[in-house]
Amino acid sequence: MNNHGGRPTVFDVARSAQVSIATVSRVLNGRTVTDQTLVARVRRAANELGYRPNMVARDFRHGGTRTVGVVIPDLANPFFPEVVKGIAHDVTADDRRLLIADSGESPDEELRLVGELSGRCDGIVLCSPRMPAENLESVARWGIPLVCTNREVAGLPLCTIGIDSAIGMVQAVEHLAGLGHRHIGYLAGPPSSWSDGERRAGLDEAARTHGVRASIEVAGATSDDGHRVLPELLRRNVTAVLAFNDLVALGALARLRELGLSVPADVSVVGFDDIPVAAFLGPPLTTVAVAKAELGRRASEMLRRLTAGDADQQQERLPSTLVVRGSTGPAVPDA
Amino acid sequence: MNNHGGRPTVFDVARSAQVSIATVSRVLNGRTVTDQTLVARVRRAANELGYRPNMVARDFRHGGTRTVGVVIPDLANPFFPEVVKGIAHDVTADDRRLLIADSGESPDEELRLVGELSGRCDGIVLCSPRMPAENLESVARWGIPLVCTNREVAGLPLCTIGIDSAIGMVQAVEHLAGLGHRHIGYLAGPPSSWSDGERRAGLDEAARTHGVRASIEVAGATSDDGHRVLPELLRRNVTAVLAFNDLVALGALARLRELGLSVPADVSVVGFDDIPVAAFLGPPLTTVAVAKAELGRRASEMLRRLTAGDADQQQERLPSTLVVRGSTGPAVPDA
DNA sequence: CTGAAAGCGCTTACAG
DNA sequence: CTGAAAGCGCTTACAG
Repeated sequence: MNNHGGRPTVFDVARSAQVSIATVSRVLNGRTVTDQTLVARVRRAANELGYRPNMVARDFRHGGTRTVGVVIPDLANPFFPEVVKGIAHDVTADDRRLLIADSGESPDEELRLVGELSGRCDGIVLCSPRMPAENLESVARWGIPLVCTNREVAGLPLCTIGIDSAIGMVQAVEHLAGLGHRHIGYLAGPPSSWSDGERRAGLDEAARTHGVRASIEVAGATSDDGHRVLPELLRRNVTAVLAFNDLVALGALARLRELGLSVPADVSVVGFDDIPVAAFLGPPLTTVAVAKAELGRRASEMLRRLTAGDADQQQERLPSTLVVRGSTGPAVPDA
Repeated sequence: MNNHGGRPTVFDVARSAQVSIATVSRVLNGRTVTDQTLVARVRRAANELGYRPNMVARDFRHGGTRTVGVVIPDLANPFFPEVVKGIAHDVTADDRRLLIADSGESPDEELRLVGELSGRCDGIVLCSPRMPAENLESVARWGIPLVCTNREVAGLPLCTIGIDSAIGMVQAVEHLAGLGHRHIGYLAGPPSSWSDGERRAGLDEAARTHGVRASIEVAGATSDDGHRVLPELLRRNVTAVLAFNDLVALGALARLRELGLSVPADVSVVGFDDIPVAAFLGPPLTTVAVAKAELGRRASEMLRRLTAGDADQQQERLPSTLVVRGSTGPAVPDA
């Protein structure tokens, strides 16, 4: 005896409808059953008993779950829900479902979650993974279809879809240099973030190209981080601040306000990601936009191809583009 | 033949380790196996083969999934990730996992998702459901442990944990009345939202108590809604605006700025929820705070009790409290 | 076209 | 203490 909870099974329906369990299964799955009286009897019995198929048994039988797992560092960062929406759109269009897990920016938890999900999903989208390369490598060896967003590891044959941060970074620096800024500060993200590395590299190069100075202070991924670290940058006399993401930029904006500095009159601020609130801030945030939902959609597509077996690992990149709003303006003559 | 993907099973491990599948299972689940050479052999074989247990089969055998499903209206509203974090905290502490689904504010999709999840989870937390009462009633009859947040249906024996919006609403009106505001506008939420009904009722009563006028315009749940509808309220000459939630308030703030009105000098604005960005806005948003993570935690606790069978349906309420920040100030003499 | 039976991968009483 | 066997609920070849 198992049947925990005493839920009715195909067997109960079959007995009640006076047919075989095979017929029950066929009727309930829309398979070919000619005799309409049988169909009617089965439906009636199922309804009367309040039969609901045991999906776990069904998945087990099918040998697949039609479920995609998604691991993200922080659900509270509005960037990720947008990516998830993109994934969800593609996944549900295909009559599959999504299992979302939040690692809380912890690399260990991230690894644990992937392990957990891998047994219950047919594929996994690992968003902006923070885990070290060697862990990523062993996960890749588990053999479960896996796509990473915002992370590439040199020499690791992994399906990835990332943002080309450099493009947007170059545009941002160009924009600021054009406004007369000669010293730009960067509020860097979490050290384990691949995107942050990309952005630093993009900044270095763009700064060199335009002959501007770039100062870096490590902040993190949250508004608190931006709020906390901004003064360090000010101490270095920057006239413009680039932030790892919009949340960090938001924290920086708040701190500037508290310090009595006005944006963009005294200091210019540029974010990254273009999260939904960015356009509604005062001033509206100039930021480097990335196609978040598109990123998710593409990741899901890659996963589909991977699961279908007709794709080798590949690395894609989506461009990023500067969106100029109100938080950037001419540099003050001497700051 | 099934074994899609040719993954190794207990059977393969058993053969390789020269033991029975029962022993494999026992070793891998930390059950009593005395002979340490057997243990070693099994572990080695499992490692060599790269054996990973089929979790679906395990769940199937156990007759339970140790998974909690969560359905939310919109992952992009920062309110919900906070609630989810509260649920996740309680759920993962108990070695269970979370399956999150987003209904996109669609009542139909919501019903579909609950149906989908109910077959794959041991319990469901239905956050701020928008579906009509009759659907909620039939879902309740499915027999799966179910807890609703932010929704009570008169006469329906449902486990619910809600926010007592009235408390915060009264405090907000009191606060505004104390600042001299005599005409308050309310940017209402989605018509299907129970919380919105509660807030309207709280507003009505508080307005009567303090002898202030209250005007209502239906907005929605997003910043765009607030941005779009705000002018209607202004046309009615309100001096203060209450918003259904912080996102709506954010949209209203942006629109006010565009109209050249300053907050709180010209108009006061109060939000609801106290989402993480609220404190970082310019001006920082005065808002009615609710314990979002606590709401999630309590929902998960109720679900646990429900699953354990030692609880009848019950309705809990969490208080809400006004947090005064910079977006509210004295009423202008004539607005 | 429908029914009887096998089997998905695992765990756990039940024997030995 | 370990192994052989049953069985979780379902679907799908295989017979009839």
